[in-house]
Parts: sequence; structure tokens; C-alpha cells
Amino acid sequence: MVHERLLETAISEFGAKGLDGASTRGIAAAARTAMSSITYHYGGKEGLYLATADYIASQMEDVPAGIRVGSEGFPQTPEAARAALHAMLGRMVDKLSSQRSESWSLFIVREQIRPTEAFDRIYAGPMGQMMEALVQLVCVAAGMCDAPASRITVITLFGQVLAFRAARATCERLFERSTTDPELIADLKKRIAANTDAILDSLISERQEQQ
Amino acid sequence: MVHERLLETAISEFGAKGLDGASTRGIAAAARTAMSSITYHYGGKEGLYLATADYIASQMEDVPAGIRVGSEGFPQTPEAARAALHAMLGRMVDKLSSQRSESWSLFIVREQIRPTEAFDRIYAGPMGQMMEALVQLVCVAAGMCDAPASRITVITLFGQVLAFRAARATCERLFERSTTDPELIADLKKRIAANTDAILDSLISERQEQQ
DNA sequence: GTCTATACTACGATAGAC
DNA sequence: GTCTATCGTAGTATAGAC
Repeated sequence: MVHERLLETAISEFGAKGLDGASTRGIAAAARTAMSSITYHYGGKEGLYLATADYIASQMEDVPAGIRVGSEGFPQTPEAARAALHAMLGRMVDKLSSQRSESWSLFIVREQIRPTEAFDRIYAGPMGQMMEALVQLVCVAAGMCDAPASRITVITLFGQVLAFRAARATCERLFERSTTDPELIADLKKRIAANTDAILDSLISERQEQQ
Repeated sequence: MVHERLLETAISEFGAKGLDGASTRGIAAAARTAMSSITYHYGGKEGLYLATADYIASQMEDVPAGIRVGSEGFPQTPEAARAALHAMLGRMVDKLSSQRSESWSLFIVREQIRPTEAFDRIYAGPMGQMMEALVQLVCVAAGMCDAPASRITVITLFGQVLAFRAARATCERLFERSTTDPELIADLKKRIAANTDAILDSLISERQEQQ
């Protein structure tokens, strides 16, 4: 219980202020425990930071949802791959829409822009699996091998989802609606699905023109 | 000169650690001045934070590049709007690819996820202009009025660009190339342009089906 | 305008009570 | 395993020299 409270608070504090900026005193107080328990359980501030990264990584396990490169259930036909792509992007929207994701998204974005050892830990887990799965799904869906184009496409697809969290204040202003509105989230999912289809189709026709 | 050195350092420190996390001592030391000069010039830490937001906003002035809703040069035909859209997204990629954008992008993303008064100041400037211009350009390019769909589309287009900065560490891993590589940036721009065309075309055909 | 000096609060780490 | 107490360092703010 103490562990979980500490980690939850740490996500929020480290997310907001970074490793240097956050204070163990503040984290311990918010988690209703003594500061020295951080030293005891995690060896110090840095230890808690890395443990927080692992904790965040573990919370993303449901996003790839078993779709893993090389696994037996991995989609083999363009149609199946496209469906899996839609499903995975949809789960990502759900994940990033949730109130819970607010704290850890700041943590991750900081690590994305200025990576430390913590990013290695996050990427080594479900996040890396998810990105590699997306690459292979795009390849299968567009009938191409693992070309640079498919990887760039994945970043643009991911970006569509990411913007809803990483540019949230802009979304609130643009939509003049709360970004937690389920109807808005449903509309966003539909639009991302339509965009994904359009992008895949344009990749396919590009390929056909080249031949 | 002291002002500029202070503001540049402040972007980086506030970006990394937030308002609470960053220290005036650290900022002053890195800007090679006395800490008390922050009090003198900006009235304190918060004053410097807001001044930093204004400074960031002022640095984005070249992105809308005069394309402003209601101005006389605003594109009126679908073709012109599409070209302007490509140009503006291209300038955004350039901006976000630059080394300089690293510090202020963290500042902005933090404000996007947990907005304070500083975000109002940033959005009131070129950033808000840019987003509203994108909305109108999508409307003109897709032959639709200011529907919710156009605003959601703008977020997805923006997300494609944003990902290159806000998910940089993921990009580095996916591409196994430096994200400052000009060739990679050129490829990304081409892909975003192609995706934008595909997305606009799908918006247009959606509209035609409805009729 | 820019600096030093100082008052007071908060920081991380650690030792030791229980 | 969780707490309090304490040490040395670093934080903001302010007053005042120049």
C-alpha cells in the first residue's frame, strides 16, 4: 500500500517537476509517509524515479493487448492488419483520454524530449512492443516490407493520438468542449480511423504507381 | 543582454522543472548574473515565468507567416488553401526539428497538459492564430464550413508534426537515425504532405457521400 | 542596474528509537 | 518497516552597497 501510494504520488510530482525539481519531502508528505521510507524502499530519490518509470511501463501492458511481432496471433492479411491497427489506435486514444494518464504522460513526454535511463526502461516494455507492432501492422496492411516509409507513417499515426494529450489545452480551446466528453472522444476515434484508412490507401497507391 | 540570457536560461530550466521545480539561483547562475536581478527585472520567480511565456510566444511569429483568418491574403480556393496548409505544416516541422525548440517545447507541453496563466499568454499570440488559420484552411481546402470535423482534423494534422518533437526519443529508436538528419526531416515533410492530401481527399469524399 | 550580505525556509541523506 | 531528529546544503526574498 505504501509502495503504491508512493509511486502514484511520484508519477505526479516527477511528471510535474522532473527528477531534480521534485522533492522527496513533498512526495512523502503527499503519500502520507515519512521521507526516510523513500530511502528505505528505493535507496533514494533516483531509485524512486526509476521505480516510477517501471511502474508507468507496467501500466501500459493492456495497450498492445497481445498483438506482438512474431507471435502466432499476429495479423497476416491486409484486412486483419488494418482492423488490428484501428483497434490498437483506439485503445491508445482511450488510454490517453483517461484522467489517470495526465500524470504519467508528462513524465513520459519529458523523457521523450530529454531522455534519461528511465526512458530505456519504459521503452523496453509494452511501449516498444506497441511501436514495433504498429510498424509491422502498417507493413502488412499496406503490403510493403519494413521500409523507412512505414516507420515514418507510424510516427504520424501515433502523433494523431498523442496530440489529444500532449496538446490538450489547445484541444480544449479548439473544440470549446471538455476533452473528457465521451462524444468528443468517440468523434476523435472515428476521425483517426478514417485518416488511418486514407493514409494506408495512399501508401498502397503510391506503391502501385512505383511499379 | 541580461534579459535575453535570463529568458533563454529560464525557458530551459522552467521547461525541465516547471515553475515550482526550477530555482532562481540556478537560472541566475546559468545566465551569469545575480539572483536578485530576477527580482529587480521581473518582480520574482512568477514574473520571470510569465515573461518567459511571452518570450516563447514571440518566437513563434514566423510560423503563421502572415496567413491569418480574415486577412486579405487568406486563401480562397481549395487548391490555394491546400498549398498554404502544406506550407504551414512544413514550417511547423522545421520549427519543431530545430535544436532551439527543445527547451521551449517542454515548456509548452507542460502548459498544454497542466495549463496555467502562461498558456493563455502563449495561445493568445501566434499559436492561437496558427491553429485558427489551420481550421479555416482545412475548411476551404475540403469545401466545408467550420464544422467540428474540421477542428478534429486540425488536431490530427497538428499531431503528426508534434510527434516528431513530443515523442522524439521514440522517433530516434524507430528510425535508428538522428532526428536532426536533414534527409529524415525531408522524408517526414513529404509523408506529412501526402497524409494531409489523403486526409483532405477523404473528407471531401465523405461530404459527397452525405449529399 | 548590478552586485553582496543576510534571514529564513526547504532540500536529501542518514542515524537511531521503536 | 516506519517514524523522529539532525546535519549540511541550497532555496526565495529582501536590504543595502556601489
